[in-house]
Amino acid sequence: MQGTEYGDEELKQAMERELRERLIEAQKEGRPLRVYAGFDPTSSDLHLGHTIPMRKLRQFQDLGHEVTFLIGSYTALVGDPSDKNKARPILTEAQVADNARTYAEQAFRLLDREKTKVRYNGEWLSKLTLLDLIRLGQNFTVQQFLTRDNFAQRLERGEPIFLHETFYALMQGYDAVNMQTDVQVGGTDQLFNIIVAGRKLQEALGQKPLVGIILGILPGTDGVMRMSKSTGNIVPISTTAEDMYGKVMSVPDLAMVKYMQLATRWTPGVVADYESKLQSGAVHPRDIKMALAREIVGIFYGDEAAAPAEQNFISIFQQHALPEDMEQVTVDRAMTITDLLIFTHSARSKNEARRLIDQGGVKLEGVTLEDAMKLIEISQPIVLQVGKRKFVKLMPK
RNA sequence: GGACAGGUAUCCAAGUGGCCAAAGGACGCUGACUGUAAAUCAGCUCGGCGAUGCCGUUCGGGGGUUCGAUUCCCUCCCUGUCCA
Repeated sequence: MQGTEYGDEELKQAMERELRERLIEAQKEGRPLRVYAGFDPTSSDLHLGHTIPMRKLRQFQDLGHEVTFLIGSYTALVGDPSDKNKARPILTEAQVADNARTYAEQAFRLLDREKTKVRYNGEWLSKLTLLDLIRLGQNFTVQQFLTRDNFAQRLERGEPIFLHETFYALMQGYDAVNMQTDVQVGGTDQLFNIIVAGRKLQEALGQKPLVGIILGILPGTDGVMRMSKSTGNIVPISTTAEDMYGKVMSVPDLAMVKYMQLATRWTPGVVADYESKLQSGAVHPRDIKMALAREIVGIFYGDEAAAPAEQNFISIFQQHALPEDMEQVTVDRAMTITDLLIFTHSARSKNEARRLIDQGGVKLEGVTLEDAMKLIEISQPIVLQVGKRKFVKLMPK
């Protein structure tokens, strides 16, 4: 149960016990456990944070259990109030459908395509009638919702809590019922939805309540805030091995242990070993982080791709060499440096280009440029560098 | 339905007739130091201009008062809180 966080020792023990019982029971009945985790397609890209529960699913999968990757096509329409202290903007059906399309595909970087069931909760949620919804609601009191941390805080601050936000938990609970779930995996933000809504609803409808596996939340590349696209601190799944390696290297030291616990294949023993080396200063934190970056890249791109990604990183950022392959832009006429920055999409406006030049952030073939008005003509391939990490190779016509 | 509060740049937030392209944060960007870490320091952060200044656009929408409006008036739209 590495990486789990229940925030309550009793709950943790109860869940461990129930999981053990459930395993024995399933074995007697000669069936695998039905395990699922839900993902709301609120953006088009999955990121490393999403993969934490996915990796847990994979473990169950490898142990022979039945895993469902549930796409929250319907819950996404409501917006989970869990992970924000504010109500979420509501997505249109078209946006959700669009995002959902790419989700499963990205998920197969981690899950076994052959063994994974992909389902959409719109399958059953769209069929619920108003009466059905009322009946579901009869199993809960308003007080239960109000004690939920996220609602309680907003209530305290006098911030709005929209009625539809309370539906979210009901919907998710109904997912669990509909799939006759044995085990549900999710982040700590899902504690209420899983433990309160899911279990209670299953019990009310005559099912055995599910076992919740509640995982810690992965911080983003800023090291503090939850990884989320809107915060702009994600490590995307659909990227290159080099980029992923670099993104992991930019994670602050403080967040490394979390990453090791949640995002690697390492055993608790290995993690503990790194942690103690980190604390005692026996190993340079940078080297541990490099091992971490190798590991994470290895998960997504294969271990054989991790080494070149690391080499690339070392040569560019530690030895300040130029990247192997950079974007090439053909420049067919002489232009000023400001225009060149616009032309290569290195600056959004001329004012921005001028600022970059004034600040000494623009280099041509390694030489810092000072005169924004200087006319540049390209007669042979030449490297334009803007800031620390933007490189463009300018080609003559 | 009633009372009240509010809508300012990516976000939070000051500004209540000219000194406001709009204080201060946050985020971001550039440079220094480094391990593309953190912390720290310096600078930048609407657009255009051969320019230490000029021009354009901007403070929910529209209209008005004024030499001049983010600031005053009218109107519309939107949001929240409380009471019922």
